[in-house]
Amino acid sequence: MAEPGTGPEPAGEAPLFDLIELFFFAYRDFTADADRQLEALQFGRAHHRVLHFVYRNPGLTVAALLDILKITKQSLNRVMKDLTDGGFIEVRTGVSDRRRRLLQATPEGCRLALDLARLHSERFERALAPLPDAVRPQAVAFLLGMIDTAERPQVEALVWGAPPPDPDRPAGRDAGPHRLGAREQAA
Amino acid sequence: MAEPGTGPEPAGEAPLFDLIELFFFAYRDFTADADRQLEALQFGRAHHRVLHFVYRNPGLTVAALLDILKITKQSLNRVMKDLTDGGFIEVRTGVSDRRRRLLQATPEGCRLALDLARLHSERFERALAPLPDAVRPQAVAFLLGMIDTAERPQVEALVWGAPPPDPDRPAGRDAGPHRLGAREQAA
DNA sequence: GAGATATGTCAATGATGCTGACGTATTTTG
DNA sequence: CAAAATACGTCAGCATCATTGACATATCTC
Repeated sequence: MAEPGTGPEPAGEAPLFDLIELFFFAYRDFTADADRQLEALQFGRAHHRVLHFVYRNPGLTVAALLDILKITKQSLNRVMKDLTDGGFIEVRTGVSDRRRRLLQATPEGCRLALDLARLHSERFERALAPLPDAVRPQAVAFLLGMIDTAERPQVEALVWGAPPPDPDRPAGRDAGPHRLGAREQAA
Repeated sequence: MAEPGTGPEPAGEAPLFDLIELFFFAYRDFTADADRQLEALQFGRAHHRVLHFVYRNPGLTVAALLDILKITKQSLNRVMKDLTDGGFIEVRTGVSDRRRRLLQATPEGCRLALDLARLHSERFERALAPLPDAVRPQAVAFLLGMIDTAERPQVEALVWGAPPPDPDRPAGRDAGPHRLGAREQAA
């Protein structure tokens, strides 16, 4: 249809093999940066994900975190124990609802999360440096478009809902405005 | 430097949280498409990766495949057995070097690989549809830039080295030009 | 013939996910 | 107030996908 005279197309258009494969390799190298750093602490990728989202959403509840990561509480608790034992994440009891556990990165946890985020950032910066400035917002739009439509509102709230906390401020008080509607003050 | 008067920056620039998190969520949803399809066949993501790269590089040797996937032969053989037993991948003995095993997708394997690739393609097409046409090559450049510099030549050869095979042609003969220097005729 | 190479296999282990079943504390509801 | 729902934690078992280490076999190269 688009290319007359090329003969019958057996089963639709040719797949975008370049994007498929580049996405696979890009993600693998992207994660490898942090993996090397985490190895020294005996942490895995799961620990990193938990720490990252807790760092980015201080006061997050367990249920909200499970919803972000889409894993079970059994899977979460295994790595959460390592993170709390290691002093990277602090758990407090909610005030308005004492059943809730409010999660927060300790100053040490903030430092680690920030270090790892910078590693990832540097890779993005290296990738974007040789390209026109306009590519950065286009990359954001492209990646957002890759996310399930149903998930997009939640992801947008998560990504642009609030500025990151300051690792030097002792991990208490309100470390930022509400995001996800999952935060409250701790005791 | 770039923003005078904003006060001291404690430890470098703020990370690109948006790209970091969008990349995470985008990859997760990207892989979820194929995962659902593979579940019916009792295959996992590892089976998919193996089938995909064998489909894309007919005549690939085991060593070359291990180098692409960066896994051990023990990990590979577990899923390879499932794929050969299921009639998705065919293994032949090399001619010029009979130690080598030349891997090739069967017609059934080609169909499955192509179906899964199209699933992934559709997600890319949905993501790119609302964006300017210029974004597609920029997305390619961006993703390529995310890959380790040392790996880039190999990835480029893998991605743009040869056209994909035709699933209707019986899986024999030379199904395309050499790529990676890893292919040869089978007995 | 010796040694390197390509591959396959056995055994054990680790990381990360899952389901199902309970238990406990706390809040909400009737 | 009692019952039900909610938030969380835990125990037990299982699946997938990766690892390391050791060893066997076939084949090629020198």
